[in-house]
Formats: sequence, structure tokens, C-alpha cells
Amino acid sequence: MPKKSAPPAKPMLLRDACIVAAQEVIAERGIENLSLRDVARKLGVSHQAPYKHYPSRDHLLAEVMRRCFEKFAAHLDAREHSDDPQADLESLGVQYLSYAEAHPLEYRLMFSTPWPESAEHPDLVRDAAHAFDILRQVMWRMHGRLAAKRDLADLDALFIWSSMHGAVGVMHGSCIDKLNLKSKVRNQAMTHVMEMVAQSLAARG
Amino acid sequence: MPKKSAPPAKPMLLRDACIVAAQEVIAERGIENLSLRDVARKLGVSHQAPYKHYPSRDHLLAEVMRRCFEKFAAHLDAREHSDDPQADLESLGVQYLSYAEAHPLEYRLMFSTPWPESAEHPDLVRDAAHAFDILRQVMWRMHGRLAAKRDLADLDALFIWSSMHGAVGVMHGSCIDKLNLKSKVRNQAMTHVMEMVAQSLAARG
DNA sequence: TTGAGGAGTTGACGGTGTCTACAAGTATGC
DNA sequence: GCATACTTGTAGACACCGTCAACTCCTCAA
Repeated sequence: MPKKSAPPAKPMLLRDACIVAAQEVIAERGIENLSLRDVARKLGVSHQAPYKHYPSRDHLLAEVMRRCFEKFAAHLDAREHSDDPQADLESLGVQYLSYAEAHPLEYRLMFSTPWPESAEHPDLVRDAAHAFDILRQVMWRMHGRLAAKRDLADLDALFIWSSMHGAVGVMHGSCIDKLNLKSKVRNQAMTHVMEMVAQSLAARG
Repeated sequence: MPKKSAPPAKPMLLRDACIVAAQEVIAERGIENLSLRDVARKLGVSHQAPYKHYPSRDHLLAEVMRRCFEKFAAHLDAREHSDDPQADLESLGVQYLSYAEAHPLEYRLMFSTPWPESAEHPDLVRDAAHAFDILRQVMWRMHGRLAAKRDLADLDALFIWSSMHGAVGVMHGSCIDKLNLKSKVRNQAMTHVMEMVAQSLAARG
């Protein structure tokens, strides 16, 4: 038998440890300051060891990103579900924002960092699409079953995502501090965005 | 007299040439692949020459960013002005999106790249704030003169900016290609976002 | 004439990603 | 029992990067 039958419980310790260490470095000093040598040092291992598990820096980064999407989707799924699509959408929005608030660097990594060559990382693509599908399906439920309304539901999903994503980018970005806005305004901004989105959906009936 | 009176027409060729070259590199290969040595090579000059004009890489980058904001604000000011604030806002939105479309890397540089230490770059801060004020003043006009409505106007401005910025980030980002959306939906997405924003503003009267 | 200072040069240092070669450990096949 | 291959890790080298320091010109005012 040339092949062993699914070697169970392979240790693969370093492979996972690299991810954890990379996440730590990113959380501490941002994506742009992540270096594989840092990761290796943090693990007390030679600077070349990670290359045995990841062909390149980008491959490690892609795996980190993929796990972020996985965690992100799980976070969205863990919302307070509701039979009312309207209420479900609202709790989805709250959950989206709370993730961005709690993990700003992971959020930036997922949505504001150029992806590595995507063809080489199908798992990353799959898990990213799955996260979006959560929103998509809420919108499908909201618009009813008619296939004709599918396009409108997708458009609305993109609009909602845009507003949430934009609000996160604006409020957590570098500019916002420099616009001398009242702190009262800044504190209300997120909820104002959510209210306006809800209003625009309601206005159409 | 210890100070010469405003030395006119200082050549300062290299100083400006560095900016132009840096913009070219960014336009060709993105911000993360910009290196000062690249810039110097492109100008046929030693790798240390740029340091005579910029104390560090970040200072050069800050100046590039500042000029982006300057150009961006000028682009917004060049819109079709209208006395009707509603129409003015719409043409402002169109202009915003057309800039992001035409200069995606500059846009990313301004709004999705961590800023260098801001205290050292007051000019950057000033020019960035000026760009936002264009939107802000349209909203002030729309809400009338009452000081009490200033906060609401600012909140609306943040909402509008969020939606536009988010739409740009979503539609020009890495994810959108991977969600198997109909191309019809993708083409309509931007205008749909603008319609929804207009609707949410109108719904409140 | 001189000398001070700006512009640009060369060289070095430590950091980085990546390539290649090498040394153990471990499983497999005969 | 032993040779073979594969895995996991090490060490060294290379090219590139940002930055520091010292050096050479060249200009222009005193």
C-alpha cells in the first residue's frame, strides 16, 4: 500500500502555532508589520521553519484571513435570531458592528487589505463568500420567495453591507479624528447610520 | 537680515520629482510596493538623494497623500453646482464616485491606509478636513441655518460619506468578484446605493 | 578669497522574504 | 534488519529595503 490511510491526529503543531503567532503579531502591530521572522522568533524556532508549512508569506497570510472570515461568520451566526426578518436584519447589523469594534485589525485584514493571488487560495474565497451569504439570505427571506425579487434582494444586501462597511471604515479610520466633530455626534454616528438604512428600506415598503 | 525674503522660484526639482515618481509607482504597483529606492532609481539618482528633501519615507508618503486630498477636493469642487441642495448633493455623490473609479489607488491611499504620525503632518490634516467640509457645507445648506440642526447635518454627512465610501470599498474590493453575483446586479449596485441614500433622506422630509 | 551650507554621492548596518543545501527523525517496503 | 523516501527543522546566502554617517562637489555671500 503506497498510501497510508488518513494518518489520524497528525501533530502539525507548528502549522497551527504559526497562525496563532501571526494573529498575535497582527493584533499587536498591524498587518504591515507582520514578518515571518517575527513569527518564527515568537515560537522559538528557526526563521525557516514556517516555510516548511507555508510556501510563502502570502500563503500564511491567506490562511490567517480565511480563519478570520470563519470566525466572523460564526460571530454573525451567533446573533439573536428572530422570525421577523426586519428584526433579524437589525441584530445582524449590531453583530457586524460589534465584531468590527472588537477586532479592528482582523476587520481591516479581511476587508481593506489586498488579497493574495486568489486562484491559489480557494478556501479563502469559499469562506469569504459564506460570510456574505448570511446577509444575503436574510434579505431573500425579507423579499419573499419570488425569483424576480432576488436581484433586488441582492442589491439591498450590497447597499446594507456598503453602509455598514463604510461606517466602520469612516469611524475607525484615520480621518475621523481630524474633522473636529462634536463627540456627541461621533457617538451617535453608528446608530444614525443604522436608522437611516432602516428608514430607506421601510420607505419603499 | 538673517532671513532672505521668500527665495523665489527655487528650483527644488528633485523634491517635486520624488512626488511624481512615487505617484507613478503607487499607480503601477500599489502603496505596499512603494520603496524610496524605487523612486530614486526611477529618477536616476542615488538611493539617498530623496532623504535630502524628506526626513523619512513616511514624510514623503504624507506629502503624496496630502496632494491626493488636494486633487480630490478640487475634483469635488469641479462638480456641476446647483442652487438646489438636493441636486447639489447628488452631483457631489456622482463626483465622489467618479474620482474613486478613476483613481482607485489614490483613493485607497487616502482612506484605507494607516496615516503616518499625524502630529508631524498638519498640512495633511488640514487638506483632508477641507475635503470633508465640502460635503458638510452642502448638508448645512440643506438643513437650513438653525444651529440646532448642525448636529443632524453632520450626522447625515457621516451617513452619506459612509455609504459612498462603503460602496467604493465593497465594489472595488477583493471580495466582490468572489460572490457570484449577476453582472446586472453589480452594474446597478452603485446607483442603487445612491437611490437608497436619497430615499432615506427624503423619507424624513 | 574664503568658507559655510545645500545637494548629491558612497558605504555601511540591521531588518526582511526567499532560495538552496544540509542534518536529523520517522515511516515504509523488501 | 536495513535501505529508502519523506518530514521537520537548521544554517547560510542573496537581494532588497529604510536609515545613518561621512564624503564630495558647487554656489554664493561676506
